[in-house]
Amino acid sequence: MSNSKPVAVSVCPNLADAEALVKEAVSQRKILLIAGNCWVEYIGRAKSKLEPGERILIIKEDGSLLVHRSVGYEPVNWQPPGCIFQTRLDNDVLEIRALRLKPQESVSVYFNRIYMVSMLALTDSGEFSMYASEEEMQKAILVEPSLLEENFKPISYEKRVEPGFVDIYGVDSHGRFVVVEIKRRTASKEAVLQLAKYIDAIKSKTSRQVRGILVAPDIAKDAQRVLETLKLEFKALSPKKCAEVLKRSKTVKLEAFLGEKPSD
Amino acid sequence: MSNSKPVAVSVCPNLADAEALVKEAVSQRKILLIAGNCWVEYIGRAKSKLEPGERILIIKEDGSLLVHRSVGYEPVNWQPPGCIFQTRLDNDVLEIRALRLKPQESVSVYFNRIYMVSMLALTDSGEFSMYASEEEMQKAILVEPSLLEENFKPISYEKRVEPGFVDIYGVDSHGRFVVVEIKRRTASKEAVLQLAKYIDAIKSKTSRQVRGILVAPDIAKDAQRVLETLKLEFKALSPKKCAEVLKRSKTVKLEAFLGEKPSD
DNA sequence: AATTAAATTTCGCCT
DNA sequence: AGGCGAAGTTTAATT
Repeated sequence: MSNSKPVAVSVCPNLADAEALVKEAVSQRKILLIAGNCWVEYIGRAKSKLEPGERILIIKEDGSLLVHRSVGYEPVNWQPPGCIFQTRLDNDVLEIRALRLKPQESVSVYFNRIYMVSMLALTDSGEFSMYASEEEMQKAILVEPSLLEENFKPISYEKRVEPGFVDIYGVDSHGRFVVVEIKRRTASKEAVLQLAKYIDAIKSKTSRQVRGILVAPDIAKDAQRVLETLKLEFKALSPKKCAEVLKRSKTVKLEAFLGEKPSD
Repeated sequence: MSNSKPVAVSVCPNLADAEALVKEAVSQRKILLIAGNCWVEYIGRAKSKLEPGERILIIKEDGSLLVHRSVGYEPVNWQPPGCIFQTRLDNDVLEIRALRLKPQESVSVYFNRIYMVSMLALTDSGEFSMYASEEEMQKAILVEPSLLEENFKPISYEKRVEPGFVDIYGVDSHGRFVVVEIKRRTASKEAVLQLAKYIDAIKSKTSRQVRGILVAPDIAKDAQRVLETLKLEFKALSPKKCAEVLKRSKTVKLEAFLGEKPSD
């Protein structure tokens, strides 16, 4: 158990030592892992009781709590971030209680045997990014232009215009130019204004009519107002729908997905 | 690290030892906890990437996987039960991959430093029960009879009749008897038949009209058909709504909620 | 098996 | 701060 490492482990501590570790972890905002025999009571928006068994308790530095059984993706009991923790050692039972004030609810975990306590000081600034997104939606519309509207014909994508790059550029069934701006999330006012800029830039270079279509799973109310004022259009389209279209068109093979076989 | 205890802990193992432990845990259906520096990629219904940082990886005996950051109630990456696991040690990086076939998706966790590996054989047969339930719903209707319908007047509860106990018994605004059967979950055919039995028993003892109302958050389609055939009624009411009513009526004090103050 | 509905949903964005 | 909608939602129940 070295000090330079961000982990301290106690195997089978007695309950008094375990309680001290819990208090230390909570006060020092460290992550706590406990494996042991416990029962759990929850009272709040609903009520629940979990009869004794061996489980894993996790308390995170933001004051969230998780009780995990040996099976199941979801915690059997939990408490979101921001809890207040109390501990009590009474009659050979260690109670760890997580209180939340809004809404008023509490989870109490009662341990009578503890197999392991770990205290972890983890450093994590890594960025998390989801991306099944604009790029995939763009590809989907290029593969299947009717996702936008019937008889839409793409001309180019990522086309350079004055303020930046237009996601998709094409013509509609009446020969009008169409500028498409894609968002993977609910479109905001900013998205509408971004599209408007592209439209303005292109209108200044042609006498033909130019339509602007904002593509997103949804559009915010205020964005809708701006959109109407600027005579732009909105087309609802979800990343999931796009993914389905791409999947159909690609017919990804299982072998390609599985890749080269690792050692196990 | 005793054999009689259901836990084996390795502090700062090298990656090769860690890989061996992962394989052992997966093949022996034990729970695995790993704390270390890792990055994560997810490809499936969507895609995501998590840049390097120190996190906790949990693999359960049912083949589910969780990656938890130091904050947040939810896992940053996960995989539901039933995954196939692969490991590969390559260039001082240990890859742990969880594959799911339906839908086709995978999570790969790449470790370059591992602070702790725990292998746990947890025994857990304790029952979990949620209950904000029939009893509370009954109390709520007694406290606030308009939850059932306007001008309903309860006469008694848990009244003994031939086949068992009627949840609530009362009269409506027209002086008709009302028999109430409460279920905290979607009402099934069986619940309807149960109510019908009570109605029959009571009708045999009175010449007055008797209504039967089934109270539940929802009713199954087939139950609905039986209900209509038997000229009984359904009133949608959720345990949560009842809990809110009870909360309002009780005006639970903060002190009572907090209870006696534990040591911390 | 597929569809639908609920969840101690949580989370994020909008009003 | 409250409300509405989405989620790699998951999970359970029903068709």
